[in-house]
Order: sequence, then structure tokens, then C-alpha cells
Amino acid sequence: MILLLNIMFRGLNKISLDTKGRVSIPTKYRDELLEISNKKLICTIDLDHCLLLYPLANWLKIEKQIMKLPSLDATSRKLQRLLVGHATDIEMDGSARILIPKELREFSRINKEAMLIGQGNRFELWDYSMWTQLRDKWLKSEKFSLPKEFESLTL
Amino acid sequence: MILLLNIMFRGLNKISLDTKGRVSIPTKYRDELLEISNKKLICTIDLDHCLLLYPLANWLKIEKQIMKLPSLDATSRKLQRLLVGHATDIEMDGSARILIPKELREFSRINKEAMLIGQGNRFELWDYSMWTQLRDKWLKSEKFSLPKEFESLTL
DNA sequence: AATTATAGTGTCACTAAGTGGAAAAATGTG
DNA sequence: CACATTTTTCCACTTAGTGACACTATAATT
Repeated sequence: MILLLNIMFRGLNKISLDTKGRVSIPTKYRDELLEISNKKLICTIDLDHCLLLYPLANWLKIEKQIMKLPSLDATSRKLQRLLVGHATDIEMDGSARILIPKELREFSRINKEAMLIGQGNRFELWDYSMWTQLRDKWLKSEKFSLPKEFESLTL
Repeated sequence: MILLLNIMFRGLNKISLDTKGRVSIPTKYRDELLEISNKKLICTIDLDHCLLLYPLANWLKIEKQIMKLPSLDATSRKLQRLLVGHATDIEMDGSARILIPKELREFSRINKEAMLIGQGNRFELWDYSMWTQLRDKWLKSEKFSLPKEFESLTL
């Protein structure tokens, strides 16, 4: 069990959706996804208009934290509605494909081409052109204004 | 029994009302609703002008808390009148549909298209266009002013 | 009390969306 | 280059969701 916590997703994969909105998970991740949560995933939205893909087990920890927040506080409610509100259960089929729910496809503008990006305990899924545009923008904005938390970072 | 406490509703479903004001509950939730409260639900209003849908068992816990609040306190009375005051018993029919009471439909401006959103122990039901507008507003307000409860949040 | 209107309920059939399997194409590997 | 693996496309099948309609109950009107 402790070992599972150390699984970290990384890397960049250009993938495409079929006409029904399904993507097939790159092989290198399949075994790990099977191990962690028996092919069960949660897909939800991110504030930057991409989608997040969590193995179910990882998601449950997040969800627990979010739903514990005070339900009359405005910011809590926002987070709960955005993250949990959009969180959809999905499962890999026999061919390791997942269907991205219609609403989330629309939200993220993901249509045919997408970029799947490993991000530690989860993946991000971007519309391909939106991803490349944003990445270029980030690279150009040379000035990273660093809050104090970053000072100790050694890259 | 302990297991039931762990059922968490999540996710986003665009649904439509028929001319009589009924919605059909998405299949993925039906079994759970049957288990928890034998198809019995409570529908009430939310401070943000959407509706709340609780499985009866979950509602009873909430109601108990609310009615325990000091009845001489103005805020308590407000909550009691708004939440308990609007709470209506409803039941899923043979085709897993529920009728949204007329008064609550009017309150929430829900007419034809609605969004049903899982929120832990309950659902929220929004008028579709009101939901999308609000969601976009939330997403744009990049600055989440985070109270101390959020500092430990790792997504 | 009889008649009409209105709201609510049950059933069924149609359509669009989702699912599974497998062939075809593409990619990488020895 | 031949092979094996992965990815993509295609097609057939299933199901969920919606609309339609007829029926029932309740309330309103005369």
C-alpha cells in the first residue's frame, strides 16, 4: 500500500479522441492505473480550463478534504461545485479506452486532438491547440514573480 | 450501515424537465438512492437560488442540526425558515422520475433545461443557463481568497 | 352536485448517446 | 525488412433519456 503512494505520473502524450469522445490510455500507464484503482478514474475540471484525471483512490483523498470545508463559506462552495460538482466516475474498457463525458468535453473544448500530461498523482488533459498556445505563452513570460515559498526551490 | 455513509454523489448531468415538471434521475445514481432512502428524497432551496435534493436519510441529519439551533437567534430562524420551511417530500416513480414542486420550480427559475450536480451527501439542481453563467463567473474570479482552512489543501 | 379545468402519474416508443469488439492502420523494434 | 505492439477507425448492439399521450386525482366554478 505504501508503495502505491509513490507512483508518479509524468510526461506528455499527444492522443486523439474517436468520434464518440473516447481516448485510449497510453500503454505505459495502464498497469499502474490497474494497480492503483482497478481501472477506475475520476475526471473533473481544472481552473485553467483543462480536465483532471485522477485514479479513484487518489481522488477520494482530495474529495474528502474538499467536502470537509465549511458549507456556508463562499469559497468552499465554489471549490466544491467546481471540483466535486464536475467529478465524473469513469472506467477503462477492455481496450483501455475511457469516454470523456460530453459536458466535460464541451467545457474543455476538447474535440479531436488532445494532450495528456502526467502530473504526479493525476493527469491533465488539454485540448491540443490550447495546450501549445498556453505553453508558448508561459515560455515567453520570462519573469516569474516568485512568492516566498519558492525561494528554497532547487531545480 | 457504515458503508452507506461513504456514498458520495459527484458529477454533472444536463437533464431536462418534461411539460409537467418532472426530471428523470440519471441511472448511475438510482441504485444508491434506492439503498439509502428507498427512493425517498427531500427537495429544498439553497441560498444561491438553486434547489437541493437530499436522500431522506441524509436530510434528517441536517434537519436535526438546523432545528437544534437557538430559536431566538435571527440567523438560526432564517436558516430554519429557508431550509426546513421549503423542504418538500418527493419520491422517485417507477421510471425513476421525480416531480419538482411547482413552488420550487418557480423559485429556482427552472423551466426546461437544468443541471443536476452531485455534492457529497446531496444534489444541487440549477436552471441550466443560470448554472453556466455562474460557473463562468467563478472561473474568471481567479483570485480565490483562501481562508486558513485551505492552506493545507493539496490537489 | 355536476362540469370543467388543472396538476400529477404511468406507460410506451423513439432517438441519440454510449459500449464492445475487432479490423485496419500506424508505429516502433530486433 | 518482417514482426509485434499500439493506436485508430469502423460497425453493430445496447441503453439511457426524452417526448408524447392517455389516464387519474384534485380543485374550482357554476
